[in-house]
Amino acid sequence: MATRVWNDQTGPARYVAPDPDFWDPKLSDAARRLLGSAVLCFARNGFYGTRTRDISAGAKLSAGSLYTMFDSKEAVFFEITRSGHIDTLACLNADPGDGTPTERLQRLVSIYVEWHARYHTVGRACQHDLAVLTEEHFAEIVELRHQIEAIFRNVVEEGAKDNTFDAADIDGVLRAIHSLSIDVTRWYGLDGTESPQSIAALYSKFALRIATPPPSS
Amino acid sequence: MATRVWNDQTGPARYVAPDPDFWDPKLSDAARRLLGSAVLCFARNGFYGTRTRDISAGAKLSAGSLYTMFDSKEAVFFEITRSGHIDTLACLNADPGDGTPTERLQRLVSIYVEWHARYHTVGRACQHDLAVLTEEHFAEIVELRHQIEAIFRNVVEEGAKDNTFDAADIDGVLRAIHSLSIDVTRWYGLDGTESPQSIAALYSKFALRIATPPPSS
DNA sequence: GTCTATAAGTTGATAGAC
DNA sequence: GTCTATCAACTTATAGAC
Repeated sequence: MATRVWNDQTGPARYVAPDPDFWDPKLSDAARRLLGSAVLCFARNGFYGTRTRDISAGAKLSAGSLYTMFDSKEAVFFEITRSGHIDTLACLNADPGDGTPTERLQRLVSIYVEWHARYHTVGRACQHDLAVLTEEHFAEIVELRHQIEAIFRNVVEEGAKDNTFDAADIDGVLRAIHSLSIDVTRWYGLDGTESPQSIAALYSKFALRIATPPPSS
Repeated sequence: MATRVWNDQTGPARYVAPDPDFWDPKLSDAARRLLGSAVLCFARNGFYGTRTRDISAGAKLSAGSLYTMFDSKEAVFFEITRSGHIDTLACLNADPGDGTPTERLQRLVSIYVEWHARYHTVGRACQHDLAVLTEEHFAEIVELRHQIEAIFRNVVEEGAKDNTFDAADIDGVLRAIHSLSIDVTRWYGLDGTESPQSIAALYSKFALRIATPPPSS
């Protein structure tokens, strides 16, 4: 029934919440259980399709308990997007940053793609409905995204300087690699046999092909 | 403020409805105005974030008028997704299908990417929230997607047979090209200077690089 | 800290006038 | 064919008991 490239499928089995220690350690156990439930709801049905009662029920709490830990539904959503972007950035920053542009780009894409496969549920929850955030919260996410973008831009520009990479389309190359990576959250599901690592290996190969002009042209 | 690779931005200017004749000609003028309004709403806020009153108001109709033309909000959403997939398929099928696998893949990706840039608002409305469709409607969309997928698979498999393309990762290549193409609906906006045609040219080049193994390996 | 009950407002959809 | 008025159900968030 499901197409291979779209991975069309419904049902709850596709999504999986991260371990509780994925979330801010300053939060209580109950608050982190709530975030685990919320991330499943948001990934499945988006912000507007999720009711606060669904979130509470998934964490085995009553309807009103959510509001003792978070100010609003938007605050729950923001905490998820914030945590997701901060964790992504931390994983990318853990890279030593040495070696040739080719080696560095492969490592960065591998980290980035593995993150989006492993945390595809978080990524999916973060990707859509960012417009519901307050102006201040939105600005905070955009700032984190700038930092993530700069890491990739830095490597691609360096590779373009020494003619390893396509210097004519730096923005296009960056956008394409980025599209490939984050779109993993759309199609990656539990029923696939592929591990996050194998997807990461394949996609870092593809990213290199995109960035590297063929010898003829 | 907006990142280049994410193209983060809010506001209504980003989205644009297709011409009325994009929709099923069997529908009345008012019904097609309604679809034009609905596609803007769904692209911006998703299915659950859109109220039937918003759709009606955008078409300069009263709240109840929607229900004289469509049975439900889901029926409006289905008509949009159906039209979007049918038009995409028709554009791909208009390709003559001759030439080498390289030439054919470039043409197909060009058509597909140009569609997703030109109709990025429709594509965005179609991409998310497909889970809200009834079982029958969902199955109809999945069938259309199978046909779209088969067109690309056909070319990539033929190219793999004559060693033009990477025979080891056909599914991966198809998925990557597909990700690149449909993700255009996420980032493509009116403020960019790039035309649908220039994006299509760049991305068909990238698709070829993904499908073609470098001479060394 | 978690619960139940409820307030205040919103939503999809329908009925009937013009 | 489009409008206004309205229903019944639902939703976020709060109040106050335990």
